[in-house]
Amino acid sequence: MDIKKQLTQHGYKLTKPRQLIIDVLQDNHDRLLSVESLYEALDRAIDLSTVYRNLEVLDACGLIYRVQSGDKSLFKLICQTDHHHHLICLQCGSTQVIDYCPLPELGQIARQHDFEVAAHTLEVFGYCRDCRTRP
Amino acid sequence: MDIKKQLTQHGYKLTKPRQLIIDVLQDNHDRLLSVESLYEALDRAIDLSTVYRNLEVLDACGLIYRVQSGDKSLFKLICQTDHHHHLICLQCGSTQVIDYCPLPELGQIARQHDFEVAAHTLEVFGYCRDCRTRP
DNA sequence: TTTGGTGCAAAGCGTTTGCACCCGC
DNA sequence: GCGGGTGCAAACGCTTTGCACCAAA
Repeated sequence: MDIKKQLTQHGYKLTKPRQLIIDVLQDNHDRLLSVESLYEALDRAIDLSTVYRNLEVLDACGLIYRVQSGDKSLFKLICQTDHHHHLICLQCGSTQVIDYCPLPELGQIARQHDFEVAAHTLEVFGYCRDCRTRP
Repeated sequence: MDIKKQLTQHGYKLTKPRQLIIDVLQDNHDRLLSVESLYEALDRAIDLSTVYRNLEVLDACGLIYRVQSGDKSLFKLICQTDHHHHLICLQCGSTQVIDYCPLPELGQIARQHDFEVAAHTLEVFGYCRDCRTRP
């Protein structure tokens, strides 16, 4: 994986705690995690402040994707660098990338409103098949 | 306005502080406010905890629309009860309702992924004409 | 008169920071 | 060895809560 390359290019080192955090994130690359769940997955062996600082670092390297769900912030590693949206399961937190993006329509609407689009968010929440069929 | 009716139907009273909060929200019905800016608009004459509690009450009555922008939570009174999305100015916080909703496309995509859509968010951030033309 | 509402102060909670020590590179 | 990284503890900011008093209905 070129995560290490990304880090060193930004002047960051690859320490043991950092590697562990990345491991957990890679194991859950298709799932959104909260800080809490990441911390637990690390068996609380790494200080919470270190977890937060590393999320900042990964974010600074453009490796993290963040979503706000209700009042908590969720994140995952970015697999593809291009812009995309997700189907997010409210039960298990699993995510599926979708190739749909409303930007063309939004551009047209924004033009009608004389509005310059800088960014947009689109998140779809619901229930994946596994969670729906599970008893 | 039937806000009072909505409140009483839910078993809430219309007190002076509550009325003042609603006044400010109505004056800014086309603009997203933060808790802080609402508090300031009230000249800090009402306790912050009261502001928070009233936002809860208004939310419980379905009168409030909330958005997460970065790390802060913004809100405004709901004018129309039907589902809709906004163009949100990053400079002045003004909002414009758009009549576009990606739900049809999302439904189709979700079906392909065997995913049951429960909710979705779409927010468009950018700059309104006034903020772009202002020096 | 009853019951929800308020201000005040304190607590809660997730997140950030200061600091001394540690360890990749 | 240098400069970033870590754990620990304390601070922080936003939000919530307990409580005695107040006021809408």
